[in-house]
Amino acid sequence: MAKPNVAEGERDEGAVSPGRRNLSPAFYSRPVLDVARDLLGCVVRHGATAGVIVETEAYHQSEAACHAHVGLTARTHVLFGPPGRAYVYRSYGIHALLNAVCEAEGVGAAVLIRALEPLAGVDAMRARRGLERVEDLCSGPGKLTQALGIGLGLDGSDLSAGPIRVEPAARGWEAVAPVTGPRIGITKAAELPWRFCAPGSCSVSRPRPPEA
DNA sequence: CATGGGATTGACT
DNA sequence: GTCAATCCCATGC
Repeated sequence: MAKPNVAEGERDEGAVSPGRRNLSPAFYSRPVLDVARDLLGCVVRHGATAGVIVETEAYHQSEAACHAHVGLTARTHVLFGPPGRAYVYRSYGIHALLNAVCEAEGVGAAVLIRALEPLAGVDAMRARRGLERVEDLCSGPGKLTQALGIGLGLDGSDLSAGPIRVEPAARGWEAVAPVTGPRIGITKAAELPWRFCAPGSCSVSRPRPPEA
C-alpha cells in the first residue's frame, strides 16, 4: 500500500514511462462531454504530487454556467484557445480551480477537475492542506489545486508539455460506468447532468450523487 | 468608476 | 443546517 518512492518520484518528473505517456491535444479536441467522461481514471501530476481523477464537470459556451458564455474576454481567452491547455481561475476570491480546455480552437469549452484520489506525494499534500486524512486532501476542486500546489500562474499552460501533466487511465477504467448528475454550485443551467463521478470513490466531493 | 456575484471551503449554531 | 472570507471580472451608470 504505502510504497516509498523517493528517488523514483524525482526521476518520474522528466521521464515518460511506457504506457503512461501524456495525453495529447487530440484527446481534448473532442466534444467536451466525451472528454469529461474519459478523464475519469486519468492521472494529474504536478511536481512530486499526483492523483487519479474521480470527478469532473463539463462546461460549454452554449450554456450560461460556462465562463465562455459571455464571449471572448481577458478572463476567458484561454477557454477559446487551443485544446489541452489549463484554464485556472480564482473562485470566490480564495480558491484556484483547474480546468482542461476542450473542443476546437475558437470554441469555449472546458472540463473542471473536481476531485482526485491521491496517488503520489501524499505527505506534500498533507503539508499544503494542513490535514491528515487522505480522503480530505483532494475531494473538491479547490482542495486538489491546493494539495498539488497549482496556482493561477499556471493558467494557459500546456497540459501536454507543461508543468501539469495528465496521463491516460489505467486499463479497466474504460469499463467503468460513470455516475452522472447535475453540476455543483451553479445557479444557471443547473439542470444539465454534466457531472461525472467514479462510482464508489471516497474522494468524490459532496454532495455525492446517488449511485442507483 | 461602483457594484454585484460567484464552477468553494471550513468553522460554527 | 447557516455563514463569512476574499478578489477578480463583467456589467451598468
